[in-house]
Amino acid sequence: MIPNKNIHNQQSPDGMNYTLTQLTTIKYPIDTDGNSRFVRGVGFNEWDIVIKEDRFEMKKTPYGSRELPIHFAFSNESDHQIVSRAETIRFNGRHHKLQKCTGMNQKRNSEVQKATIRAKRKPIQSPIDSSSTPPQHSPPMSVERVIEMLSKPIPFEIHVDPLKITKDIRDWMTSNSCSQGFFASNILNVCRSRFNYLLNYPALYGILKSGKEYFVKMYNSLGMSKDERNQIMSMDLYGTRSIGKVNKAVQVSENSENFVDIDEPPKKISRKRPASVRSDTSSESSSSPSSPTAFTHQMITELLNKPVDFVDTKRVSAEIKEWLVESQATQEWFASTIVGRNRRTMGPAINYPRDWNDCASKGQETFMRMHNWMKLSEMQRQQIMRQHKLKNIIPIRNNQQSPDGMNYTLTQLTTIKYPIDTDGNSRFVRGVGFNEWDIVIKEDRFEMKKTPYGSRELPIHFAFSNEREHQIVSDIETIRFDGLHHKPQKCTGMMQKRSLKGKRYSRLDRFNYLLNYPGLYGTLKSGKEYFVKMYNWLGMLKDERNQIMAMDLYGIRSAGKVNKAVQVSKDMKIFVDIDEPPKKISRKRPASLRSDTSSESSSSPPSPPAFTHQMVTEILNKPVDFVDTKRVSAEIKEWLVESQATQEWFASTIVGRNRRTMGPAINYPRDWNDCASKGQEMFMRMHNWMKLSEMQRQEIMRQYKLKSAKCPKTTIPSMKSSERNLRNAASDMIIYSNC
DNA sequence: GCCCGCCTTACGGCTTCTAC
DNA sequence: GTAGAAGCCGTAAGGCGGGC
Repeated sequence: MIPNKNIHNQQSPDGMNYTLTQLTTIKYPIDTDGNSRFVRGVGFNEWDIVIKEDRFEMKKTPYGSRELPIHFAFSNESDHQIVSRAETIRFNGRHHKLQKCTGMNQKRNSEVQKATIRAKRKPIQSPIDSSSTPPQHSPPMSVERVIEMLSKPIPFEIHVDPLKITKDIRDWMTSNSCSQGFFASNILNVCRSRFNYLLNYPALYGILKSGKEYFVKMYNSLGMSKDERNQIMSMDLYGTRSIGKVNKAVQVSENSENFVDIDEPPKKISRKRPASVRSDTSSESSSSPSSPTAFTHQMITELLNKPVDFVDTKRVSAEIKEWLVESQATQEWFASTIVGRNRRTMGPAINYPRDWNDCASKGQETFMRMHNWMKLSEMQRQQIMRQHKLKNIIPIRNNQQSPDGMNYTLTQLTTIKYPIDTDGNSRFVRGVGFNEWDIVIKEDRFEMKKTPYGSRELPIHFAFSNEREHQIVSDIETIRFDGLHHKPQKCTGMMQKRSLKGKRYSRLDRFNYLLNYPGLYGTLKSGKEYFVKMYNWLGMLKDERNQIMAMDLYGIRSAGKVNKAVQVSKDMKIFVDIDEPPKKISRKRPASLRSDTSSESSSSPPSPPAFTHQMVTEILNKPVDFVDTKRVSAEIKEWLVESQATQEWFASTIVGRNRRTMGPAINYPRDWNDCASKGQEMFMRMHNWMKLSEMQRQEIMRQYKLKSAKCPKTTIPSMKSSERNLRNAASDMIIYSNC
């Protein structure tokens, strides 16, 4: 146990100037000579010299960390005291008094909170035997002490830069593999979403009403030493972690170099997706062609504010909503940029439109602008959106010939320059769209003679009468790459290992993800490049593929492997990877039915549907007054395992929610009364589902194309015929697809 | 009535882990 | 090797409630 008696409250009453004695509240083993304070002669203007890549090794921080050398700035005690009172720091160009604390001597600014915590909790026992603790480590701290440190008010002289704080917190979380969720719940005592909101909107700091305390905690945490942070990370400050977790979590490594949460190891955050648009102020893609028609700000203003006598508010609202979906413009952008209103104002306006004559002048103004916006042509709207830097502009409706954005032009297809293309033939015929994907000969894909990818396996003039025609047409031709119209081209593990970038898991699993969800193509942010590579791959000659297969494109194969791999047969007819020969795909488990929409086994006797769609809907939506959410969650989880129905199928088809929504709901069920209406709706459907007999569930599953032959507990003899097809899910009949 | 801060919910893209 | 589950963070949008 940490002896409370060792915790001294020696703060200065004003909480602003942290005296030397105040700094001794934490007794460092090494500070036995009265120097357990640190010097704060470092201002925020020294921020730039911080070694950001290893900020916890830094010796100078703007947060007054004790990582500073003990006598960095002062030759003696009096010097420090004198200077520390008078010194100011520059912080972002402004002059401030320097931050003189490390978070150790904060005022007890929340006696209520502390009293509550004090009543609930006792100082946590350090797992680290003090006798074995290396002398450079901080002594154990109590929960009270830590909360006190974190909650210490920021001196008013300090100009708080919330952007800098959030940036440094993000950096720290990344470099220390600490997840947002962990930091939010364990350090700030706030839910992740709120923390995420604060991180995303640091600029709101000045107007926050209840969020400042979290910035204070972030600020103070940044001023702590590495040892202190490590200790804090291992503690259960707010009683939100189970005892077992705490006991395990505090098994920090002896050297305390890195925090380790054994139960919930914060994972390294690696992002392929670009940061939020909010923080990405770069201009639009340079590849986007500039339109000849440019709108000046004045022109746009005049267009949008053109007076109207009457607007059919319901119609224009419906049009706007539809347009927002199709254009993928956000309500946020549209409301603020076009309508000139807050999103929270425009949202209800278009969702619950009033009649024009019932609108006040401001309401009419809102609808007038929306009306005028919809009067513009789509091209004009796109142009204005481009000028206003709206990203992700998706051409709407039949704009597949559009040269920008989502459509893959001929030139884009040649972005991968293979070394074998030395004869200028690095392009291939592209007069064939992906909607012809289905004609690929899947069983012998590497021997196929006809492909829709413009492969040179095709007669060279497959699509064009001559080369010149090809070149001319290819310059303007675009391809349709509609993920909804193609099926994934399966291939052996060779391609996924060598053609895609990333770590091992990433390569395999990401590729697997793409193969499983080709329909997501249209919404992919970073996955399109892989489809492009797959497309290009399929368009290559067999020889080219063989050569490429023998190469180490991304430097991920050992030299030995490369050398072996290039031992291809002389005629290059068949690529042979000595280490990893392509194997015939043989499945023990049936393939997913996502790409297999064939009807269920013919051995199953055709039977008239016992449940109509309406019946199923009514059964599942039968109102209930109360659901024991924990019990039904447990039942559902058990049933999912036994029936081998996938969460994906069950969530989308029966529950009417995304799997990622249903998953946490059944894993961490809230009490019925704590659920919002939508949450209750989810549990209501699960409850109603479990009220059905197993026979009824199986029948519904059959009708909704989920083939499960593993009948939980009570096996139904007539269903054994479909055992081969268990887990095969089809999504062609989704009960809630339009919900 | 309008506006907007705060918060929650839902879901998407992606990665990682695990069972088979 | 494959498919599915789980978890991560980011983002959009709705609900609520208070201020003007």
